[in-house]
Amino acid sequence: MNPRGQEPTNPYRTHNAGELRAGDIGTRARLAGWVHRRRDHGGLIFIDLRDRWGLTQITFDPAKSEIFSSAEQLRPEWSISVEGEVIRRPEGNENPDLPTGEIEVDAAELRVLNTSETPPFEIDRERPVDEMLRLKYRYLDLRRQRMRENVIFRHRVVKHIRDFLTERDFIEVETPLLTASSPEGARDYLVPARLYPGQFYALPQSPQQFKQLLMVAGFERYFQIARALRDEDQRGDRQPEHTQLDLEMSYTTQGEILALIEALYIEIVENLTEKKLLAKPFPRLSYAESMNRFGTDKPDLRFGMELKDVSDVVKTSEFKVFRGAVESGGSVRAIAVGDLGDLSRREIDDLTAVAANGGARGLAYLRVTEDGLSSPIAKFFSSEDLNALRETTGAGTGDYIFFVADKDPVVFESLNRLRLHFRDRLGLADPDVLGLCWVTDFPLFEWNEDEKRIEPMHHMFTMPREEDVPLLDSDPLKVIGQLYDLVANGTELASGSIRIHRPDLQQKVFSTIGIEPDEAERRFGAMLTAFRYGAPPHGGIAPGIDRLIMVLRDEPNIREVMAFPKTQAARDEMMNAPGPVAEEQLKELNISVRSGRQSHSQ
RNA sequence: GGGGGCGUAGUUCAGUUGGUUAGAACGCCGGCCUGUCACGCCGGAGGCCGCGGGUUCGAGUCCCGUCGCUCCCGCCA
Repeated sequence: MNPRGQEPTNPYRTHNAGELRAGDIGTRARLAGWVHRRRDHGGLIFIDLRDRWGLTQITFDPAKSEIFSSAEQLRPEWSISVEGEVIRRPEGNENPDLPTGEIEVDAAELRVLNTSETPPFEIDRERPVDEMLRLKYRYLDLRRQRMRENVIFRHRVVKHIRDFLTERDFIEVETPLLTASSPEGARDYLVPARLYPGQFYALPQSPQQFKQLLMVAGFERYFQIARALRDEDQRGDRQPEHTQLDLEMSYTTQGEILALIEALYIEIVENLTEKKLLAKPFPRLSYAESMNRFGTDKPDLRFGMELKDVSDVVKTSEFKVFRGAVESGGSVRAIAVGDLGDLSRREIDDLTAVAANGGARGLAYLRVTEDGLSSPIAKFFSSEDLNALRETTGAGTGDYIFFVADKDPVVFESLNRLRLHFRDRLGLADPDVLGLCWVTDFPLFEWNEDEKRIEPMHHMFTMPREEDVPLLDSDPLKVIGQLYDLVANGTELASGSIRIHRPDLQQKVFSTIGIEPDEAERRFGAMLTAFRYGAPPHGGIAPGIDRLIMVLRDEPNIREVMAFPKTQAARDEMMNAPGPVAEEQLKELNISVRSGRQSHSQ
């Protein structure tokens, strides 16, 4: 095959629609594709022929009467093949916006390969279209520039990942789609097992156990572009199935994994995008530092407005709300915000609502004026305290200082939401910049207040920091795990850890979170047994591919970077899935359907 | 499971205080046009105003219900 196009004997095309240039003038070319646009001048017809690679203008000359009359019939999205001489466009008629804009093909032969009905939406322009219509006719939506570019870009990123890792001695191994129910917290998608009435396979939430077993198996460096499936409700960045780069290494360290992934991401950004990196190497923040400075473990580093702890200043004040929060073990923290002008009562209420979404019961504020600090709460503070507040928060004249007083998690979440609100409202973050950073040293466990028990923060195979192992017995919530997240502009892009490789330590972690030995044996027997056969130290990471593409392409929604996504209600409107199946099939599977909604096909 | 937004021509939208014949742009169809590239000009067709009920002399508009799409919370390591 000719790398520039097709074999010379290909009946449809000799070239693609994006490659002809001035250097091809005088040669004969055959192109195939869709009628993108038609400009019929009566005595002269222009067709923009479109394929995956681009657009080429075809001209039809009325002197060639029989082909001209067929050209008059052409309509958008007809599939055609055209042969003719590549000619230079007349002086002054070049199109500088088109790579092929210096030339055109003077049609000598026209074959209509297939006609087309009028599409339900216009393929040739980028105006918004109702998403259900796009999903129902996804094959037409994918013809449009935005989706075509996203799908092709995604391929290039994945290809880069495969090359990068292959060069470094990684091998790609496929792991099963039909497997056992996972230890992860999400609801499984289940598949009935015909040969075992009443039993089910589960679709994997991640290949976690398999990749660790591949380390026990001695492959040392594994990766997979893997599908992960979770039966949970959708979000703008969550789909029932998503793709992750699943990666695992033996005899490795956290530092080595971070360096590897950092190098990969820098290459992807610098080679495949126009984005600028905020910092290189990526900043590294501990979980505690990230929470203290930004109120979140997914910080957007592209702008400041960091949280300031003013607990020490206000704990002796007359303001009971502040003093009480500190006295009961919480804190009072603040952010300073400029460029807001004079906020109306209504605007303050709106900001209070933003903070309330994070759990705050109120939002106090001070305004820095020429004469000092003005606020409904200023009277509770001495002038020294007011000065200290202004200095601690770094607020300048005209700035507002917003305070949240509560338990730390509420303070953090509320101020984080306010900070992101101001980011969007004031345009503080440069959309062309990628603020990639690592967040490390997460607690191994967290307290689940609803279920009154300890849960793993990441997953239950994470290695504690060596010096913290004794704390597993005495104070497990203090244990720091060898855990790390890659974050970009406030979005988590990857999450990984060094794993436990010794059965005794794994068993101890299981019992810390309340999994008794017999349950552990039943659910993770293969892993625990495998670890008894000289399992090597190992660790890995799982970057999400969809979210990466979203961030790199500035897409607001995960569906825009997937060829065939589902709706928010987890339906495939094109294939009409899920749907009922034949009674025969159910019978074979020993399944009887009690009730429930019938398919609502339309 | 809960909350917000949306649903009007093929598409994207407008539609006043509830008022008699529901509009625009693009697309589509027909005609004219030999250098356009979002071609241009002229003409035309096209509407279960998501669906069901209610209020009213009268409903695209108000009320109730319902369905669908979407965003968020819960949920999701």
